Amino acid sequence: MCAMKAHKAPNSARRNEQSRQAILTATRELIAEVGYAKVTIEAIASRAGVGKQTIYRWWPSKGFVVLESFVALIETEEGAVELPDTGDIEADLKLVMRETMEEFATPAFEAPIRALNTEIINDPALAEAYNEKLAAPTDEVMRARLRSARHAGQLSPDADLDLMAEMLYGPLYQRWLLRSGPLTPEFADGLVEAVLRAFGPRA
Amino acid sequence: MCAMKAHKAPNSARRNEQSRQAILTATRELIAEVGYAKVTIEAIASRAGVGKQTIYRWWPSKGFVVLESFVALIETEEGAVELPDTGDIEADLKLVMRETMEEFATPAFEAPIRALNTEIINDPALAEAYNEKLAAPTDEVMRARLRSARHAGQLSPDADLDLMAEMLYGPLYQRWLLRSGPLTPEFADGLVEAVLRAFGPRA
Amino acid sequence: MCAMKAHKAPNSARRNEQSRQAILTATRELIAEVGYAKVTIEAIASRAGVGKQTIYRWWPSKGFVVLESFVALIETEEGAVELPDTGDIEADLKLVMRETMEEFATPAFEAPIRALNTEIINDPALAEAYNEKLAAPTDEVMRARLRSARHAGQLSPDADLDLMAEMLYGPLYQRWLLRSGPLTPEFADGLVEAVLRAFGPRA
Amino acid sequence: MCAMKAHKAPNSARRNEQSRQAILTATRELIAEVGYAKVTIEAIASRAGVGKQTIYRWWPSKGFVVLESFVALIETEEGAVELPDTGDIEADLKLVMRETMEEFATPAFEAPIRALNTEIINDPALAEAYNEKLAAPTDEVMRARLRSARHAGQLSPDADLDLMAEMLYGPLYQRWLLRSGPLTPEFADGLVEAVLRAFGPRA
DNA sequence: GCTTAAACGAGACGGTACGTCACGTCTTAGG
DNA sequence: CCTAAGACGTGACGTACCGTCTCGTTTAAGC
Repeated sequence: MCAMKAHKAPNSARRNEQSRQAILTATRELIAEVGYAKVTIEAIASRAGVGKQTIYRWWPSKGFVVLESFVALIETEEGAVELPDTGDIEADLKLVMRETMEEFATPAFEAPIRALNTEIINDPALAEAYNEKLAAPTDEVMRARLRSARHAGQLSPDADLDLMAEMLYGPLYQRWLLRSGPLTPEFADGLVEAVLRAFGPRA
Repeated sequence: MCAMKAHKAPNSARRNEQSRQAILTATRELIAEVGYAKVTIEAIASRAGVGKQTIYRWWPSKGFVVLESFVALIETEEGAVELPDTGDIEADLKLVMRETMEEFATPAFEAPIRALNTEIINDPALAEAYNEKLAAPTDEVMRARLRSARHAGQLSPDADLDLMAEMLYGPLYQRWLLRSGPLTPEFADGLVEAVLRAFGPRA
Repeated sequence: MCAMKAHKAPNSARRNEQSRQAILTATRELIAEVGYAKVTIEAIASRAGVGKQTIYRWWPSKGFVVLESFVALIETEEGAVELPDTGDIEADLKLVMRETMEEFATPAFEAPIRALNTEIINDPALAEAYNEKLAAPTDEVMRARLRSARHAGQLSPDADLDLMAEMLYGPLYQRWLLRSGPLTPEFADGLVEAVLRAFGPRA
Repeated sequence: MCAMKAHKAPNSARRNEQSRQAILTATRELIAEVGYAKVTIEAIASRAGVGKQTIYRWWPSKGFVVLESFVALIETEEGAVELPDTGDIEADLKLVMRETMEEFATPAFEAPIRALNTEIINDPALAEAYNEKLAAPTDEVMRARLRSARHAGQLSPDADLDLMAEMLYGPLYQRWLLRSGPLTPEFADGLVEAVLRAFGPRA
């Protein structure tokens, strides 16, 4: 793992993969059971049947263990995730946004992501790892769909797809993370429509 | 303070205002000095020359102390904050966005806001207090300027100003909070232009 | 306790006497059960139903806890300990030496004294406290009996009673502590006879 | 080494003598530098440039490593150590006792002997090895000189030389080990004189 | 001289205990 | 009764070593 290199880089060849998996699994279970804030390194070690040092040896902080446990989960599930492409960018985006909102409302997803964000705010190193490992792939999926739409003439040829993606996710994310407003389908639809007005073919 | 009522409400009449101020000041200083995560109740009490119990008696958690210390600061400074209104909504927004970005880059502002966000993520009660005390007033200022622009015909008559405000702040906030990208003037400008395309008079 | 003053001296007035007794009792029990080397601060705290910090607050090291626990025991038992005085110093000393040997052979006594000696060897401060609190009173009892014998003409008028006491206890103690030889009645008798030849009336 | 046999007895033929020496040397150096209590197997291994297992393979505990390192040192220095024999047992003994006291005051000697005694107290197996390897030879040297004196008529024909040796060393050792009193020449002289009164020719 | 089993250096591992920190509660003494 | 002070039980921290257990890599004996 790249972000780990800065940590210590012990001889990875000798690393016990069984222990690593046990730690990541225990971490996931504990977050689901008691919530991130109450998860302790000691509890993870105990649950995983591992010495504390084995955690401290390979991860610089609780945040990185959580991040890696989450990344491991994602990597398992997905193979090649893609957004739906019906040819109708507006419909597709509205669908995706609603699905994202629902995902956020799922406790199994919500708890660990909130957990990570808590740490990311105060830990730039973790933020970097997070953006690289979790956010970037998600964003890339979105950009791929937007590229397809632009190619199909549904977006202005010079539409800034990066900005577009941020305008779609940013307000949604803020509402969710800071609970500054309800996550309704109307909100999602309004957001998609506004963004398409900004980057549509005639703009 | 509203959010306090749920806590305990001892006899407020007897409350020592000097101690209260000392606590809020100490809290602000400590956050600026060592960062939110490392601020402890014991350190606040010690710095303020106050017993720990005096803090526990009046605030339900560290987050609320921090919130109140920050609210106190804001309330002191501001009287009637308003956005500039030159008549040119695009120029005004670009200016405001740039200023907001600069504010975020100021350590004295950054540290406590990050601090609050850390707590808000996992504490709905605190989030509510935060949104009510800090976010709402800021948003209202923005909405007032947008209303003025709509009235001047620079925005579509049916522009959803709440959504517009969120589309302006959301992407900016996300980049800052999660460090998912650089806060450049170009980013601010592009964001403003896109939002105005979405809600401009012909839309 | 004198030796404690150098440690920290928190406000002793607030000290919880119940906790103190529980700690000393737990310490004694644990030493008897598992031996000094295997007694840990954590085990003492746990057994006493006390926080570790409460031990660290009042004692500078495990050795001092053990010492105080032992002193407390001694102070309870004894009121005015005296050696027997039948008028026959040789008989009395032989009796005392045999009793001391038997005491040393009792696990309940042996374990804690070995414990203390382990620490004393490498801790001058503890050694001082030990000599003052435990050794000195024991020696004084011996010297009192020797004084009586000298007064009765059973010892040379210029007999050095301090040296005499050390010559009685020293070889015995060494055999016991370092297991350099068996603790037999013959050894005790021979030792007493030799010392009396050295300090007897005609010497 | 005899005490080692009970341990494991790997194929000694293959033993790396360089590693053995490096371990013993590192042990001595570390004891001198940081004191016995703070010497760890890991530190010895690291300093000696040796794997931990190489220590555990050949010695049953830290105490035995220290003992052997000390024995090795002694064996190097001495060839045939003997006490001076001027024909005057009192003068010779006083000289030897003073020299012993000075040796005890030398940090290079004091630290490791204290170290060993710490372990001996609680480890009968180590005590046995210690008495056999270090104490017995020293005592035999003393007994040889006493035998010579008895033969020369300076001691009673039936003087118990073992007891005599213990009466000479015991009080001295106790004062030193437990710091129960100062090691002065006067103390040494008084001790020798008393012992000689007890075992002199007319006794 | 080639083979092969050991001893070796290195160091990861599951553990235990360390001494420290901060938590939130409770107790004391003073105004 | 509120307050400053701070002791208390609790529990997690991150570190240090323990003694065991692989890993390749020497290395020296016996074929």
